[in-house]
Amino acid sequence: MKSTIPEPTLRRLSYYLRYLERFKEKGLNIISSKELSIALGLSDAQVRRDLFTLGGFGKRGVGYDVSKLFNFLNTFLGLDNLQSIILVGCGNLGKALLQYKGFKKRKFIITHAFDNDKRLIGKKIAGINIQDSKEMQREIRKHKIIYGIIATPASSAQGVVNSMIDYGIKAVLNFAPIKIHVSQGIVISSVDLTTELEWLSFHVHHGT
Amino acid sequence: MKSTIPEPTLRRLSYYLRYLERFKEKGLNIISSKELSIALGLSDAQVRRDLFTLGGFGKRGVGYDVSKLFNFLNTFLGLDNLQSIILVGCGNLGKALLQYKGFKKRKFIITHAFDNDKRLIGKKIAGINIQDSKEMQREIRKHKIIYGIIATPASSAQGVVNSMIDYGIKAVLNFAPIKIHVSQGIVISSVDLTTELEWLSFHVHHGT
DNA sequence: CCTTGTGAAAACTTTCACAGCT
DNA sequence: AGCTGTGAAAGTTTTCACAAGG
Repeated sequence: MKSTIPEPTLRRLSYYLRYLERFKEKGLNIISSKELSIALGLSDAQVRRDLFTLGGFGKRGVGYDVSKLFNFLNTFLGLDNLQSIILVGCGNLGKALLQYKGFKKRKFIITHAFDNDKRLIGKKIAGINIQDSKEMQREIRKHKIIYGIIATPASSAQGVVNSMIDYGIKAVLNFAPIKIHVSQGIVISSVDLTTELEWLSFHVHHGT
Repeated sequence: MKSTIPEPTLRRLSYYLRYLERFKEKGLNIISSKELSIALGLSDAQVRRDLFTLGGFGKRGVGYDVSKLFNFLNTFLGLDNLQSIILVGCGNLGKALLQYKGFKKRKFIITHAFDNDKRLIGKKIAGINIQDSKEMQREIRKHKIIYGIIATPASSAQGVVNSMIDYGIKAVLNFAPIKIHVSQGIVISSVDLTTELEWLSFHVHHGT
């Protein structure tokens, strides 16, 4: 594992993993680059290149071993153990994320939720108690949590992220519609719903 | 408007728009590629290239006219008029999307919501009545809606998208964790939360 | 002197095409 | 015969670097 993996390849890895899991459930042991490419909507050449870059797991004339590849990707992505997440901002989106079942299925679990709205503190959503943001530092340190989700308004997002990072968070998933600046060594990924709609709008108005 | 805009540039346009709006609110009339680049976390060369590709809106020695550029991008992205959206799947995520205020602020509005769960049909979320999915065809045609959001489980997503498109939807925002296949002329964008977490996981485990 | 416009270089990603195993 | 591995070509995006204009 040394030659650097291209970012686009990395982004596809989760999808490979998901489809490999499905193929496994269906009882398939071997899969070809062609079959994978059809499922994922890629070219077969790209699938081969991606898997080749990861180390080359196939057998010529045969294909890829589904379980072997699945296990490799799972470990490679760091998904062998359950990973805890804190969530800050328990408005509509935050609440939905707390209730979202998809995370647990993939070995991520939101264990703590914070807000600074007195009306929300103390409420329980999906079994998780909403705590005062002031408790954040204690909880992050105590449980050595490194993942944080930001579902606050844009105006407070950067400040909350700065605090999180001070307390030990290493990776942030941001839902606030703003560019968050973080220092070296911290990873951040942003999901911006209106940006997606605007991109669709462009294509609709300019004919794909 | 003919030379094809690179996809990555297109993706950045929403962010330019958002920051231009903020600069406008602050009363700034002129902005340099440098200032924009800092706000968006890009290089100044990239900002200049992006804006140059769009047509070149700057004045040498001066910068870019904030209002002019904002208006251009707004129109270019097709955001001059309010655009209606239907939402299918009113589970946790769907409900949160119905309540999400961010859409309206950016000229998108969810006007109809559908589900096929009897327990949800007839309920009202954020002023929108959840209708039986059977009504989808009628509503899409009647109101000539072209945007659809999918917040159903993965297993039914492709089927729902197929129906939507049959009825007239041209652009789909997909939240189901599955690759949706659509025909030429239909635009689709997917938001996949666990994929984002897995990408973070990789970086955490491999040191940025 | 400041900042954009822009051709050209550099960097990166995808695709081609076929050699090489099974 | 079938399918991966892989160097090389093609295609795409970013960055450089400086000319041009206010």
